Amino acid sequence: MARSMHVRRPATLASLAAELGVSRTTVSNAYNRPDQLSPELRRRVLETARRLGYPGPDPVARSLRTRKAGAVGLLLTENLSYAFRDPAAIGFLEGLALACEDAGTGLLLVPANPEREDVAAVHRAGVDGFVVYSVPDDDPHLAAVLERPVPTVVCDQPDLGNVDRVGIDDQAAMNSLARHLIALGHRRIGVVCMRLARDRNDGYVTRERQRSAHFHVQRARLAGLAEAFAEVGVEWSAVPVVERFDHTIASGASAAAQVLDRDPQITALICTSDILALGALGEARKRGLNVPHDLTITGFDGIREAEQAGLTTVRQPVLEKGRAAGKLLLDPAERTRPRSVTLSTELVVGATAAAPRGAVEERWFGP
Amino acid sequence: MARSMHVRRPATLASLAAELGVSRTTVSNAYNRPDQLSPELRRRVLETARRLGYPGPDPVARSLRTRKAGAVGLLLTENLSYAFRDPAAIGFLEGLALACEDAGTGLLLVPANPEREDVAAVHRAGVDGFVVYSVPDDDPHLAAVLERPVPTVVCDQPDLGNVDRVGIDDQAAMNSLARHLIALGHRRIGVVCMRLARDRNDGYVTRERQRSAHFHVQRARLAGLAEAFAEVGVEWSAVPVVERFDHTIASGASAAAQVLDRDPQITALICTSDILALGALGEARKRGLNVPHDLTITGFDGIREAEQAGLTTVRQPVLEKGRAAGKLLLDPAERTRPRSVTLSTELVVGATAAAPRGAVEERWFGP
DNA sequence: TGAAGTGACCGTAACGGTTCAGAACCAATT
DNA sequence: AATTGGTTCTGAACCGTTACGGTCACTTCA
Repeated sequence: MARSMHVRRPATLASLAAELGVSRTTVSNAYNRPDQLSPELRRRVLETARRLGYPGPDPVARSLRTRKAGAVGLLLTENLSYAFRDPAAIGFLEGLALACEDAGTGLLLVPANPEREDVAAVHRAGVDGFVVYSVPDDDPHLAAVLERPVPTVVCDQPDLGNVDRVGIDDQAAMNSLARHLIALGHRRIGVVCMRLARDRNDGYVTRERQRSAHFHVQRARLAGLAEAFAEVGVEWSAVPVVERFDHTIASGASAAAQVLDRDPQITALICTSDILALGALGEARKRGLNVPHDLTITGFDGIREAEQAGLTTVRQPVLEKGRAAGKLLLDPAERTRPRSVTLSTELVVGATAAAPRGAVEERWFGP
Repeated sequence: MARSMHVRRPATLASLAAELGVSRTTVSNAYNRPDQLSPELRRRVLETARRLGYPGPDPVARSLRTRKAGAVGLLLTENLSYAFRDPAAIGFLEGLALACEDAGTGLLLVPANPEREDVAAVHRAGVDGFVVYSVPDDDPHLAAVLERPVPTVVCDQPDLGNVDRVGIDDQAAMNSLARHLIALGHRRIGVVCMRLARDRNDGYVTRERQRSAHFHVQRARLAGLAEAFAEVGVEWSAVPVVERFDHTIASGASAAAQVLDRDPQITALICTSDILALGALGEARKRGLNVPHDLTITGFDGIREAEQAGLTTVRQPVLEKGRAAGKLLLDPAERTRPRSVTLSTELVVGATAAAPRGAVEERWFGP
């Protein structure tokens, strides 16, 4: 009766030890180092634990003492749920999860909603390290992560100099795609890209905004395009580049519409992601344009949906990126100077790119 | 020089307080309750922190003291990466992530590889609660979670009596799908289901194994089928039920092949998931069967790929399931008796189910 | 002028463990 | 008899923080 009046304090290692008349050390050993005590005593400890409802050593207290959390944090800076909607992000997550699993480590998704600039979640995260995936380089969450005294791996970020990095050569990859289109004869192009900064700017992009883009990946891809087309005399500032904040198929479609409305004479529409390209593909179809003969459309990423659509694109190893990031972070090896892993990409020649009609005629009537 | 000889102990709240000549409490307040000290002192504290390289209060120590981890654990018991491959699981994750985000809480993916029965990860997880999603009811990880003294929400599990639950009525949902097929005239059916227990059993399933299946969802769906078909006089033990351990399109195809090879006279193949059904669809196509006229095929889940394929299936609100689980877990409201949320499902009549040829003839020649 | 407030800061006691250097004991060896 | 070695268990320090209940100086008000 009276027993039930006060809240029964939950059992702890100490109370268990007291009950048994042994030291805390011994109880701890019963759980963590069975070889340090006699089997008989261990049995008694575990049995008493069960009787008292002791759930085993508290993970947080243990983490404090051992300085190991057994988890890595992942910073995405999108609404967390975004990660589960974008195929490339999912692939990355899968790779990262694989690496974590191999190491028996948990993966903590850190809520980093870009709207409320609440960095507290980064400070609260009990993790042994961070992986940062594709956030703007001026993101306060990224800054908060870098201040934490734990190892960090950034992915799809510019080289920060003092942390490990995983990525691809976006500029070179996009450059090679551009050269492919140039070889096909394209000179009048339009571009659809993902968001370039934290502010929403659904529309045309100035040269300056391209240069100062805070998303490294987008900046590099645009640079790769500009570089290639400049070489063949295309004046980049005349190339229409349209940006979309939301990374969805619908965004791709509307962006394509915007470009085609103003510049119907373009022969190729280069998108900086497959998702956007799939949207553009839909828009072209809606307009009765024959892809690739009326309009070439290309993407970037190499997601499965793109493959099914026969998209000409650049395939990047998203799963490997995640896995590499995890391995780098969890690798107990010498953590000397910051390491950098650059994975290779592959130009996927699909069915959505072909010589523009003009180029075909040129060849036809040529010498 | 000499300074660099020994490892500089990282700054702590205490060392910072000592340096400043104030109490630890004050430093703590500088971070957590700015209103508790003068702006001037707070400024000094933060500045000194920067100078000493103090990264702010240690999250683990804080968690220990406040008894809040700021994260919820998710137990999946598949290879972690599985979650990122199955559309239904992804939808669940997305919903759960949304709920966590709303609450500013992290989401910890607990590595629970079913192969090595290593429950340690569950013990190590510093979380304020657990969500358990679709694990076998005899899974040791589940048992370990239930022993932890934190609130838990199970999803797609049998009612455990003492923890919150989120799910759908799998039996009723499958029952209504079955009735739909029965109304169409189907009596000779085959079934393809997901794994029923932790052991691999790629092949026919005995009645006993169905009854004792450790995956509640599969057991309930099979029961719903059996129930409906028994009502119209179909002897369930004669119905071929084939199980597949791996939940992939390829598995669905091979399972369909296995059924069709032995029982080519069936008019409908009922799959307990869309993924399996998509595989079956492929196999049917490969065999030159006309779906639905030669063979009716149905799924379960209502994933997007199924919709695109025009699959007749049952749609369940996977995202809502995740969100509901998160809300239940994070809801600060009266945590009285265990709560149970059952979400509704919807029969999706697609293009992969039709009356069997026989039934058409019957009607043709009927009275 | 004395009582009651108020703002700013502090001391102590947890929070629940792990770890490491021994202590105590016993058997076997020298 | 003294030494050695091995097991089994203990004591005390430590991990870094926050909660709680103060103290103390300085208004404010009747």
